Amino acid sequence: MEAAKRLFAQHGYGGVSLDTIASEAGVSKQGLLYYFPKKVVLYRAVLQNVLDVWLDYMDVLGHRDDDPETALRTYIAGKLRFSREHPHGSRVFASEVIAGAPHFADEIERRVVPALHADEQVYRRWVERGLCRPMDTRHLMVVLWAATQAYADFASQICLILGKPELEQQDFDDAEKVIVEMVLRSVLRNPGD
Amino acid sequence: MEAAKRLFAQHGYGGVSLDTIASEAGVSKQGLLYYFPKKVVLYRAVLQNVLDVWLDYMDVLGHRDDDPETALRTYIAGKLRFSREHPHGSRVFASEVIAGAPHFADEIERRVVPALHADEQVYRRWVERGLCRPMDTRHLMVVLWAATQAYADFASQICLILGKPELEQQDFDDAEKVIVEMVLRSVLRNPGD
DNA sequence: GTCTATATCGCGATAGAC
DNA sequence: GTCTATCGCGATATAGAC
Repeated sequence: MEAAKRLFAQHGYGGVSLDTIASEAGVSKQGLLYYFPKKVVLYRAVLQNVLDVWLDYMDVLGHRDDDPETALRTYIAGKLRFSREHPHGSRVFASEVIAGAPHFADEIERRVVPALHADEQVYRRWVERGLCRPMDTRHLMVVLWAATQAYADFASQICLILGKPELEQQDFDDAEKVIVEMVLRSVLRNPGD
Repeated sequence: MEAAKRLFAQHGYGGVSLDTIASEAGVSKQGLLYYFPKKVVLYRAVLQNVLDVWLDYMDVLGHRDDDPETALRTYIAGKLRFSREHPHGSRVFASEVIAGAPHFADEIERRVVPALHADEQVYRRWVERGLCRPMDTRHLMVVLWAATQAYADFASQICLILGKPELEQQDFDDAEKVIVEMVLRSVLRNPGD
């Protein structure tokens, strides 16, 4: 599964063979096909696994009664930590979405959309309580999610921009600082620092 | 070229055959191979074309003496317009970057990185003149670019979130409003509205 | 430049022994 | 469950007539 995740991320669904995945995982192609009878079954299993982990990192905003600043800081940190710790998973998922979600739209509808709607609800309650400015929460979530995910999906380009071979913890810390600052300044009624 | 762009975006480099591209373009596979002797040559030609158009939309920030607010508004609007008008191009490019830029790192280094560095310079001058807060410009540009590009690359997921079959102009206008607000509130010393 | 024909290979998937 | 063997197909790429 981990081998498949990495290879799908690197070469895309159609760009990698079962032979390559199997040998990378230390099994035979037939052994692989015994557990995953079709290539697409393996692919969906990888995506399910990614989604499981992703949602674990995400549901921070919805399940706390923190004040907006703390909740948003935690949320952004969690999303960036996912990008840092599961870059391949993020990339497989991103590739699938870029392709138009041909093999996973049903699960996105079933699991991702409700999670984001729950986050929107939390934000709306903050607005009602006068803690946050009224904003288009759907697009706010899109921006938040795009900004944090970029550090996994587009790492190769960010590396070229930063002039280094790979992203380090410091880069994620810097990114977190910028994103947190942008979000807090735009949503809080009385930005702190 | 347009057919190849759309198909590479939809299925990835390894997920589409020359036969499919050729028939979609109304030529024979051999006719295609006459002009692009290798598949990877066609692919790179597509990426070059995307990059040409992309840079046209991007160099707005660097080539004007506008005040920061006007320049940033124009820049964000331009990036979103690219996402709106060239979604397939954006997706091909994103796929290549997600894969680690195996076929295009040299051109990104040569053309994209300098463009972004120029934008950084513009921002630094604004800071020196006291017009903007000091920020990590590299990450600011990453966030800006990720947020705007998401409306092309991840359109399928955003559609699921918004509950509609495809993005309309109104959605891009809403996104622009949110992104502009976020950016201006965080970089300007005296945000207007 | 465009066509027919074809070489050569690797792909996903299956069959059946053990 | 794992192995060897193999099917059938479609892929990139080339050769050569016209």
